[in-house]
Amino acid sequence: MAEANLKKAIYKQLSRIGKAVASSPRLELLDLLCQSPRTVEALAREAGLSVANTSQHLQVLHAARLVDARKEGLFVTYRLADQQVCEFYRTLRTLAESRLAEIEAIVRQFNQGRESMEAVEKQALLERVRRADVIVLDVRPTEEYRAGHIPGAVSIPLRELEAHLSKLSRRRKIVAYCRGPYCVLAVEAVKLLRAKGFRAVRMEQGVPEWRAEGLPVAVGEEAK
Amino acid sequence: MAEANLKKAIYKQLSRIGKAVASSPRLELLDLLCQSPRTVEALAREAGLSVANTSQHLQVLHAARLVDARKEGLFVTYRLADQQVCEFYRTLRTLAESRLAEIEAIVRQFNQGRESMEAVEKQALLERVRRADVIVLDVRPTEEYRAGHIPGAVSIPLRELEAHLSKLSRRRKIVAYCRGPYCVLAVEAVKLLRAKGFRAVRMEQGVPEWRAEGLPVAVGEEAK
DNA sequence: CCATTAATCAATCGAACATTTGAATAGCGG
DNA sequence: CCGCTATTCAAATGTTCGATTGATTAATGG
Repeated sequence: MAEANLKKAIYKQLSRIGKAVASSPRLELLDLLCQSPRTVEALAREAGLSVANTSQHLQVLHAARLVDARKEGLFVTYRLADQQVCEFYRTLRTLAESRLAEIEAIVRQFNQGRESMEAVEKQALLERVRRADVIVLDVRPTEEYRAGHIPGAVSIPLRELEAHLSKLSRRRKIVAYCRGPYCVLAVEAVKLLRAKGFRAVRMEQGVPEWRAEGLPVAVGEEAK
Repeated sequence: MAEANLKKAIYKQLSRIGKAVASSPRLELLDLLCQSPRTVEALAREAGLSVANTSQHLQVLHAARLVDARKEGLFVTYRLADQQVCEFYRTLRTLAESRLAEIEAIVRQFNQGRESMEAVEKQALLERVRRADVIVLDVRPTEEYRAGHIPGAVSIPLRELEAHLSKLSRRRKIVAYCRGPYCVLAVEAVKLLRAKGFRAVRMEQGVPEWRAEGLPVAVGEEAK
C-alpha cells in the first residue's frame, strides 16, 4: 500500500526536526545561534559543554538542516540556516511556556528575592531613545550586538560594565536588555547599576523577540 | 552559580516538547488529533500501531502536556490540550517542508503518474459554495467532519463514496478535501469520481490549514 | 458478581543516544 | 614544511527509548 509508505516517510522526515530539538544542550545552542553566528569553541564556552560534544550536537542540528556551517580560516562558524528556524524555536518556547507550568515555577523561584523589574513597553521605547530620554543598554557580548541590536542601543557587555560606568549618564534612565526573558545578563546589569546609583530597569525582550514583533533591528557598529 | 541552573532547567523543560515530537508515530498521532479527538483504539487503528504502543506514545504526549485524556465510559478519549498545539505542529511541518528537500522529493515521487490536481483557491470557494456552483466534498471519517469542516461541505467518507454516488450532481464541479496535503483520501476520491464521469478536483488544504488562515470552520452535522 | 471490553502497566530486549577520551585532519604562521 | 590550533572523527561508555508480550485495572452489561 503506497499511501501508508508516503505518510510514514513524511512523518519520519518531520521527526528529524523533532529529534534535533529533543535535547537541552541543542536547544541552548540554538538559542545562542539565534543571537549571532559563532564558532564551535565560542558555543562550547557559552553553553558549558566540551568542544567535541558541542561539535557533535552541531552536526545533529546540521543534519536536520537547522544550521549551516562555514569554514572561515581556522574556525568553523555555525549560523542558523534560516531566520525561520529562530521563529520555530520561539514558537516551541511559547508553547512550552503556556503548556508547562513548571517553567513559570522555575522563573518565579529564580526571581524570588530580586527587585521586581519594571516592564518596558517597547512601542514607546524607540521614540524615547530618539528624544534622548532614555539610554538603551545592550549588555551582551559585542559580537552579538554587532549581529543585531535595538536601534540606538549602546553596547557595554556585562563584564565590562563596572569599568565603563562613566560612559553612562546618571540623569537619564537606563533600560538594559540581553538575550531574552531567560537570560540573566540584564538582571545582573540592573542590579549593578542600581547599586551604583543609576536609575535602571530591565527589558525582558531580546533581539529575537524584538524582531518577531516586526520592530526594526540595527546591525553592525552603532555611530556614537 | 544559580544562573546556569536556571538556564539548564528551562532548556530541559523545552526539550520535553522536543522529545514529544521526536518520534514519527507520535507525530502521526498528533496529526490525527488535529483532525478530531479520538479513542486510543481508533488512533491505533488509523496509525497502524498496536493499542499498547499507542497508549504509551499518548502518555508521552500527555506528559509533555500536548494532549489531554478524558475517560468517557469504557473509552479514553484523547484530544489536543490546546489549539496552539496544532499550530505548533503546523509550524514544525512548514519548517520541515522548507528546510528538508527530502519531503518535496517524497511527495513528488508519490504524485508521479497521477493526474495532476488543479489547485483550488480557497478565497473564492466559499462564495461558489453559497451560489451552489460547486460541491465541496469532505471524504474523511464522519467523526472528523463533525469535529470541524468547511462550511457547506457534504460529508461522504471515502469508503462509502462508491455506494453514495447518487447523492452527487454530475452537473456541478466537485472539490474534494481530506486531512491536508499529505493525506491521500481526497486523491483517491478524485480518482474514483473521475472514473465515474464526475468533474472533480482535489483541494490540498485540510481543516487545520483552513483554520490557520482564519477562514470559518463549521462544527456538528450540516443541515442537508 | 462474573464475563467482556478498553486501556494501562510491567517487564523485557535490542536499538539509538549522549558524553568522554584520544587520535586524526585541516588550515594557518613562522 | 613544521608546529600550532580548531575541529572532527572513532571507539567505548552508560543511559534512554521503542516495541512487544502478558498481566492488570476499570467500567459495563448480563
